[in-house]
Amino acid sequence: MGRQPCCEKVGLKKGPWTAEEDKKLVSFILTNGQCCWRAVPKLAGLLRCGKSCRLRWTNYLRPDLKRGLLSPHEEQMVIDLHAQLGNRWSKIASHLPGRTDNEIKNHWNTHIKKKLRKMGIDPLTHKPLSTAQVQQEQKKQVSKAGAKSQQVDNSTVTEAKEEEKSTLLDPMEMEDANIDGFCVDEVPLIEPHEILVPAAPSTSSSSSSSSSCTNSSKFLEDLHYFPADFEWPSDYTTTTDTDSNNLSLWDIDDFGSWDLLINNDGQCDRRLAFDSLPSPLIQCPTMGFDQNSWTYELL
DNA sequence: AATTTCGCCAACCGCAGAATT
DNA sequence: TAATTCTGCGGTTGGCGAAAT
Repeated sequence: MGRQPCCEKVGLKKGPWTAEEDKKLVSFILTNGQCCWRAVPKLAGLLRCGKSCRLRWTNYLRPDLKRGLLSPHEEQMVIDLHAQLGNRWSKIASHLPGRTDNEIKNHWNTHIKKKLRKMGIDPLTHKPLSTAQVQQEQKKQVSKAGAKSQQVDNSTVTEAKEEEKSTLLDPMEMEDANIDGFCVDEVPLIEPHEILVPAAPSTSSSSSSSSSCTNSSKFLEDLHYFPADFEWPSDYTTTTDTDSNNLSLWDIDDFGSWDLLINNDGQCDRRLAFDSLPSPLIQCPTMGFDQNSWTYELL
């Protein structure tokens, strides 16, 4: 005898989540806690399978998630951890509070891998690329550059090659290069202490919001900030994963009702409203809330 | 202005191990 | 102990927006 089937496979919705679905899921979990995912969609009134709900919550809706690009420091951590752990994204993510394995995996595949290769480092082994690999990489870069400009003459190609060579570093220099070479042009240079719980209400001017967003994701970026005088009591440690600083918001079983405000057009308002809130929600000293983070307003 | 290509990322898929009956 | 489901994980892909043509 086993368990019940996790969900009905027929008639379930797939694809991007709507604001309304997000609202239902968030409301349900914050009211009832995170328990049996199989039961969640049914109880929350969602036509999704439990797995889909879990993924949506884990990767996107969890209030403790940071949003926006990884900081240079976080990138460096990812690189270091990847060198030790390989593609064990969940383990890597456990060292980066507020980041999900999916997010780190995506960032690795889209940004870090390219940069490592460009620097002559094999992203798989974290060792310098072989001469053949380096040449292949240079060839790629040059052909890419050539494609961009149809009028490239030989001298330009040579220059491009020289430029590529100049980016390839001596292994002894790699450590410094990793720090200086990553994402400085792509991420806001914000130290963790600078992004903790800003006080000013957010306007939707998220300058670093470069990613494509679904409708439902857009409103999350625009949620308000914690109040300036909001403090996290030191006795409110909800971490259950001793290997990380992961937050366990759902350990709190006395949540009041949270509501995402839906306007008449069915769009989600910029506020996440909740009443009878248990005062300390999250406590994590390394946690930061930047403009792309979930933010909250006490009512 | 219209079309094509590229880059990014949210979400899905399938597997493995843990948990439950 | 076996059968079955649940959960977590890593790999992959589809769709969207931006950039290039």
